Amino acid sequence: MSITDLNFDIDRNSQTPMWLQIRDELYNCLHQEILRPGQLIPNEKTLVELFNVSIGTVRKAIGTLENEGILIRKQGLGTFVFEHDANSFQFKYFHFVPRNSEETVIPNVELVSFERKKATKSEIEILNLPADNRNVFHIYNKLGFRNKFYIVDKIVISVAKFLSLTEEMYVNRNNTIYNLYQNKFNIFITDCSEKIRTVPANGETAKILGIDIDTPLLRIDRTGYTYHNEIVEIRTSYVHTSDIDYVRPHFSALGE
Amino acid sequence: MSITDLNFDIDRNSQTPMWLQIRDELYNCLHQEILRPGQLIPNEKTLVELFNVSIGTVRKAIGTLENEGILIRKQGLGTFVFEHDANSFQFKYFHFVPRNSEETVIPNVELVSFERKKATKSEIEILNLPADNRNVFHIYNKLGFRNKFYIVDKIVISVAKFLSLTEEMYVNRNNTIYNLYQNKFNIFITDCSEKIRTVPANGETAKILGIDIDTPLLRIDRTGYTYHNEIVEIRTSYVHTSDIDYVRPHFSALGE
DNA sequence: AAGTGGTCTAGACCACCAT
DNA sequence: TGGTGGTCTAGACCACTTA
Repeated sequence: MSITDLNFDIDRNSQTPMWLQIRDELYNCLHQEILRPGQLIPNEKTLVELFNVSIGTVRKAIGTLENEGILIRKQGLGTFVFEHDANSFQFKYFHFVPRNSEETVIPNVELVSFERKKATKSEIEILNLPADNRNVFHIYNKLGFRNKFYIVDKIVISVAKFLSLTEEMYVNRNNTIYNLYQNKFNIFITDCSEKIRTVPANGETAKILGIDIDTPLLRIDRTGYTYHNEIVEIRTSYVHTSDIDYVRPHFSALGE
Repeated sequence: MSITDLNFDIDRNSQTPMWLQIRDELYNCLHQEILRPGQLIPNEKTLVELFNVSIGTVRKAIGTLENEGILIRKQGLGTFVFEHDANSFQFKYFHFVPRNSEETVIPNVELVSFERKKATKSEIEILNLPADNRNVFHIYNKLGFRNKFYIVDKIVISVAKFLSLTEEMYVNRNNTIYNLYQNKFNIFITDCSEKIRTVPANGETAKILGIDIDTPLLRIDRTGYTYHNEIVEIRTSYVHTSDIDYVRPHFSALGE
């Protein structure tokens, strides 16, 4: 199924502007996997014919999706669907830097445990688990750099959505976790939100990080979303901030 | 001095696009106070004449500044310079919500102490203090809601930039701190960045927040910037996260 | 050289807001 | 009703990338 085989019907008299209708049509193509991560989308001239509008309208639609981080335009090459990889992880989803440094660091990630469990009430609710499968994977990782670990990461995802996932598959991925979601399960993380507080380290976390029990840690609760704001991942990070900081950078973002 | 009295010379053969040149000219008008917070800027047709370009080019320049949060377009009314007030504080600069709540809360702010001090080496460097005045204000506030305080906020700003600031003036402001900067000192905070880690509460902070010494707190180091990424404020917040969370929301921001 | 997105034009018409 | 920004057109030409 190619996007160029579809018939789109943009309503010229709608309350919603045509550029937004086109943005939504493209967004749905992404959601329905007619357009896939990394793929080159049709060029602007083709889209003009496909939607039967002028080029400025197409460009506004694409520009919006680019601002959302879903499409990437490359002059001279074409427009591509965003793709999760080591690079995007580091710059969009890894929010730590060594103390007194501005440079991001590529962390080591090491699996601690991989389990399949009955979901809690809260997990059922947040992940909106179906009645016929209320199991979840609990995946614990430790992250760090320079032979030291600072972060314990607990990932909770629904078994229903990641049915064929195995520990072996998880360990043998040769890319980021979000890349695995994207390529093996067609689940594309579009965005996330985070909440932060302090908690004392429990026994297990303390052992993994080589610190005392009750050492104060950052607890970061991250919610991972896919298309249409559907929640697909609950991630809880416990962070020992002896040598690293959580960062929220400022961008003086220019551009369209 | 009105912007319409100026002569702008947009280079049609420059490497930098005309829309970016116009954006930079407008940005400099803001920096030089030719355009002030809250002010209505000339309408698009006037700007077209002023810069001698077509309306699409003007709109792209304004759209960029709108994305940066510096201008606000209101259909039917005009385009205005962004202005710091209670509303913008709550939605752009106050990053806390009560636990298990999504709604933002308007915090109480209460002055703890107001002092004028010799700057430390680090403060001199970060704030880029001039050789002839290396003093800073240290302003401590406590913030909270529902008759309880959760945050101790230390603000460090240069005396050179806020020369006439007094405790009385600070206390009697009837708006946010950034509004005071903007209206009394013509210093406009354009953006900020933050770093977070955990620290144990020291004696003073514990007393102010009514907690035990060494209670784990979030320490948030915020850097406040004005035009051209000049640092004008160092803010350190100590947060007791018993009932509140630091939030980093996700926006599925559409728009231009 | 061919193909892509980026910039820019010179309008037209619409939706919204105040008076 | 008059003025504002929002949408949309149908092009032209430029800058960048790959071959």
